[in-house]
Amino acid sequence: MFKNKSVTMKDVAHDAGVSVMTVSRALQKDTSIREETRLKIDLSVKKLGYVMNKMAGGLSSKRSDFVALLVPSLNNSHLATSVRVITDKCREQGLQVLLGLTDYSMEREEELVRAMLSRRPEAFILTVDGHSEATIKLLKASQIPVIEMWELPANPIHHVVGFSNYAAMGELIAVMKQKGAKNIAYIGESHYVNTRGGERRRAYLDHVSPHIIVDNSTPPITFEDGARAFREIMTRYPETDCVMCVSDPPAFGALMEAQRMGINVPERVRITGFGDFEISRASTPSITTVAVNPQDIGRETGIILTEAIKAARLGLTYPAQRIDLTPEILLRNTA
Amino acid sequence: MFKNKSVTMKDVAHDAGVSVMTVSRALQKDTSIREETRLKIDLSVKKLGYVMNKMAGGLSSKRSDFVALLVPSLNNSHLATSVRVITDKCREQGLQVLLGLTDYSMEREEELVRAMLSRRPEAFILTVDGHSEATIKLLKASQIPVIEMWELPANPIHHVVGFSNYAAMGELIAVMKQKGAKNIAYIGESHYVNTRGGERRRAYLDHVSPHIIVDNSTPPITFEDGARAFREIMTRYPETDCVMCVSDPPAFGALMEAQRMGINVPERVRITGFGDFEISRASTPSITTVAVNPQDIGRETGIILTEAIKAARLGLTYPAQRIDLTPEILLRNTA
DNA sequence: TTGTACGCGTTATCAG
DNA sequence: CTGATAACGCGTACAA
Repeated sequence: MFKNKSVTMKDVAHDAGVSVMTVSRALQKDTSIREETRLKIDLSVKKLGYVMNKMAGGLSSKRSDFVALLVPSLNNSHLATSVRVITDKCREQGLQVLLGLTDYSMEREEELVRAMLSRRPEAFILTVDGHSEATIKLLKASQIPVIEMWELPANPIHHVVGFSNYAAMGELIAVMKQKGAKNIAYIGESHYVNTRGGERRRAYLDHVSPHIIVDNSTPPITFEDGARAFREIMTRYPETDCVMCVSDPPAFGALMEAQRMGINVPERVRITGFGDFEISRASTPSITTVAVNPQDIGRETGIILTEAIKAARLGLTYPAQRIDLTPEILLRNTA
Repeated sequence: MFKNKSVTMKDVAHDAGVSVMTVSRALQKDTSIREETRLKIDLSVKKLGYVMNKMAGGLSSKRSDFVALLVPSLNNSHLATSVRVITDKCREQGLQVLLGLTDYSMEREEELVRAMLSRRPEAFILTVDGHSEATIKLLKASQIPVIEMWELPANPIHHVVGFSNYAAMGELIAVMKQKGAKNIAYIGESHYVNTRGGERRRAYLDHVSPHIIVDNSTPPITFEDGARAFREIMTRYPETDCVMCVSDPPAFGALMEAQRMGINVPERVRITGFGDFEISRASTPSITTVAVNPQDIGRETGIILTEAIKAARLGLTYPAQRIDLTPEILLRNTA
């Protein structure tokens, strides 16, 4: 095959009878170019089908217009929503998102950070689920602003947008106890060290006893995991009168299993979720949960992102933000 | 603030006492470098915290290591899964995904394609939901391989991986009729021109009469949209004995609404979904649907992606593929 | 196995 | 408002 040379600014400049620099200026906003010249250039651009090469532009200007965004999974509608809101904000600002899926693995996260660093993103957005030492070191050394979301870590890298998963779960537990729950079981995930789910589990460990825990599901935990765990709990610990889940999906699975087992919810057993996923609203009965708002997290993250990048481009550092989006308990029909 | 110069290959080369080119080689795989030299370089790299600049590398080598991936939404677990599988495949190959969310808008898609083109991706992956003329023209002119997924368009740009949404829905309708459904209603979305959902709707229009359609939900259609539409249908057309939905989420919403309304499913009314989302398996009763497999679509797309890029890097063109992943009908408990 | 010269396509800078 | 020239940091192509 014949590799046809791509059209460059030089070609456009030649065609329009101006210098490359003039073309470069005409293609950016807020630059002073004579209207006539700009028109000529626009014409040549269309005629030749010219498309800017941002690799070259970025190399020269030292602005990549990239934002690195790392989430553990997309098969979690809340994270998917955060990604959508952030991506949208980036698009408005002419930024391009570099998406990375860590699959709930710190090693994978580190690998991704390393790879993304080579694209010189102007900001990093991480989901809190534990970071390796190397990741933190790498990020700090890079001088690139970092925003962590979905939790409020004790020692954030820079900015954080989230809430205390530990505290929120603690509140929900208190409400269940107040409602008369005596034997409370917990359905969680297998990754509970330094993770958000782990913080909820920790609240259970601290506030409930004795402990009845089923946490052998690989995240993201599914409906089916919840159903299976529920059956196990009710079979082995029939005295259980309240099953608290790490999130809404397993709570829904548990609820469906309860229906299949002929167990009355909430009369015989209460079930709680976490997150206010759509499923918790839509199911019959609707599920008692914690009203986390992914849109808010995305929006706040987007705002910090914008400011941090703006500052960085001026050679400044945007002061570390800590946005607390403490969620409320949402009492519905399963508890 | 003081803008500290970033460390480049030159710095590493200087520190290691070799030329830049040797460093460049040492950092790539499968290049012959004396073990001793490589070690010296690795040491300097770590010592200086050097991170490659892929902008410069890409500019020079004309390989961006980027793949553009456009999906309408992430709040659809099937699309989220496709993204995951494809992203994973890319990571294995050292490719970075540029994610774009079109929000079911052809204009948005065109805007994104234009923006991404400036990053010189080595391949484009699009979800079929209609493309503007300009988008197609842009893509064809770019010479970049394009893979369309989730449908088998009559006139694909290059490669396609998917199935006929029209045919699959047609089959499901035939099965419902055979089971005795007389008055079949349809719950769909508002975007039905050239879209995948539109193809399913078209099957309904062609195979059922009279038509009872509620399709005022903006995609992605939700559980609640399904519930609302179901109530409307059963109220206005009580003779309806089968409600077919554009996808599983509204089918689940309809099912929940039926339970709230005290309508027996499937005895009084049958309900069908489309896609075999997890919710259709987990709900009680489980939902009859069409067994689309997002993993397969992601995997096949990944394979073509790899081959197409490999060919393109050699200046060749990988012959247009058409992978048909026709799904099966999954009879479950709602129909 | 290693080095040299040059070019990739754009923007910064300074001059006009 | 426009242009000339020098980077930007790396890989290609060749030579040694």
